[in-house]
Amino acid sequence: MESYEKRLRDFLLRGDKIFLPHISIDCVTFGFHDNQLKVLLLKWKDSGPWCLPGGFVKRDESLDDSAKRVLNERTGLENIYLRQFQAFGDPDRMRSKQSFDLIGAATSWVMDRFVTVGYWALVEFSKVTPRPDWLSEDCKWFDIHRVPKLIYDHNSIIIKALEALRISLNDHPVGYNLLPEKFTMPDLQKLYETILDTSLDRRNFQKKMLALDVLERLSERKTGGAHKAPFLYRFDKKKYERAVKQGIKTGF
Amino acid sequence: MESYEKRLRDFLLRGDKIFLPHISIDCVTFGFHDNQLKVLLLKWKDSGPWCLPGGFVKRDESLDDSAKRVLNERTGLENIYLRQFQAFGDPDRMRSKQSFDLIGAATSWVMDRFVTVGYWALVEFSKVTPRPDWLSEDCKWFDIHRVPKLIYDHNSIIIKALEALRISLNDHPVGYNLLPEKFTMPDLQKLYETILDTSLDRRNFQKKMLALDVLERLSERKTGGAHKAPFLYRFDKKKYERAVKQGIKTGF
DNA sequence: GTATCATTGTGTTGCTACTACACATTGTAT
DNA sequence: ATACAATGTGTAGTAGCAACACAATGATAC
Repeated sequence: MESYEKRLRDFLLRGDKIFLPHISIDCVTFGFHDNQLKVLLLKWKDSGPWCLPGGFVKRDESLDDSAKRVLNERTGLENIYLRQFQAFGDPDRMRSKQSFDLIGAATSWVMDRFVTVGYWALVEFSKVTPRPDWLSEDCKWFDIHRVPKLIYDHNSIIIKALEALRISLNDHPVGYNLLPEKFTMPDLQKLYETILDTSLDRRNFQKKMLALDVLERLSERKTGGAHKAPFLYRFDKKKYERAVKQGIKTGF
Repeated sequence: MESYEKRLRDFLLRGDKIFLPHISIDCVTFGFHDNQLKVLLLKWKDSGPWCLPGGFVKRDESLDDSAKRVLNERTGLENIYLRQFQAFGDPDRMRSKQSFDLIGAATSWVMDRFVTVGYWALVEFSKVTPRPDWLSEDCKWFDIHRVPKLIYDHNSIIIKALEALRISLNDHPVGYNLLPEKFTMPDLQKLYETILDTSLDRRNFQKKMLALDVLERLSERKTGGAHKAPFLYRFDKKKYERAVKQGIKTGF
């Protein structure tokens, strides 16, 4: 097993044989837990601020595939629902550059200007075990309202990703990748309210969701709460995927 | 004035000192003429198929600025309304590579893989004088329904741009950059019908457009037609820009 | 055991926006 | 003058949504 220093040095000096220079991808990964919207963040070794999990594009790999690869490495999940939403290419977006105190780092391909392609993803919080990569010392969830100052323009990338997610609520159902298999209508409503950062009328929300024709009501109810037991629902996968593909016409 | 060959050779061999390698932008420029939606296309010298006007990103230039620069060079227009809509990065999207029969071309930076960022733009047809650049022999408008087979994945980029334009009709008014200053309601309707490729009810369309509160009806009417003279309208620039910025809620 | 109470299930009403039409008006061509 | 084709304006019916009311229920407090 080669040492971290050797591996880093090789990456800085010769990574551009494997990866395309000047192009990166960054993933804004949303999860839902404790009625809060979470974002997965990463912290590089020997560097201060947190950042979005991201990576480079292999020379024979598509943008979508590199985003999937990055997310799979950070979460362990396969078949993640993700969507490209914007490319970020301001020439000074990396003004606050990292400094790798190693020979060759200053002239490395990673220190040059990068255009990054932003993706957002929805994952089921409970199924994720955040894991840092060899370059990072930590990887964990942050409440969307408590994201610290990140490197580069990553804070504004998160803001844009959230806008894109909210817009997509208008033509795509959400929840399949964000909630456990069985959930209650209040659970689903809280998810929407958290993403949209508003409150919604309970009764109208239920009608709208049922009208989407993607939910299946189970005979079970969720017990253990302090009040009337709500029905459990689950997504009808076929109908859900049809709705995601075709798009639906609703509006929040 | 240096010769074309010398200039091309210098571009192929040393262009990557000025431009970022592996990243390009492509512009899908829409115009409206004779009740048809037009797209501006370009033909390189010594090469068969047509392509989208595009270009490379200068090392100190933003993506948006490079798109604006490219469009300004092809159309002569300033302040073009354009929007980034998607990055295209399949590793084999440039499978049908051009061959420049020049020394050094085969190993030039332009022959390597590129990720391109797609922009769509709306311009006023009558104000545009399409002009080829030094690399091209022709630049002209094509009917959207008569676009020939283009290089690379440029046909699918146009399709995606048109989809993005249609979606944007649902939250942004269209016409300011696509119609002459004064126009009739039937003109505006034909524009929408052409973009959406459907027919719309004349009376409902008028009501919807007036409800947007971006139009100003002039006292003049358009004469010369074979029938009843329709009113002329123009956009109220302030209200129009507010509507573009805020977004409107309509649906087609 | 029983009362309490927050929460859930299921309506109803009223408004707005959109769709589908009808009819009168007008400028040119015959 | 008349015909015609296109324009200006209005109306009825409908679907969808927002606002709201009331009964049912399951744990908790006593």
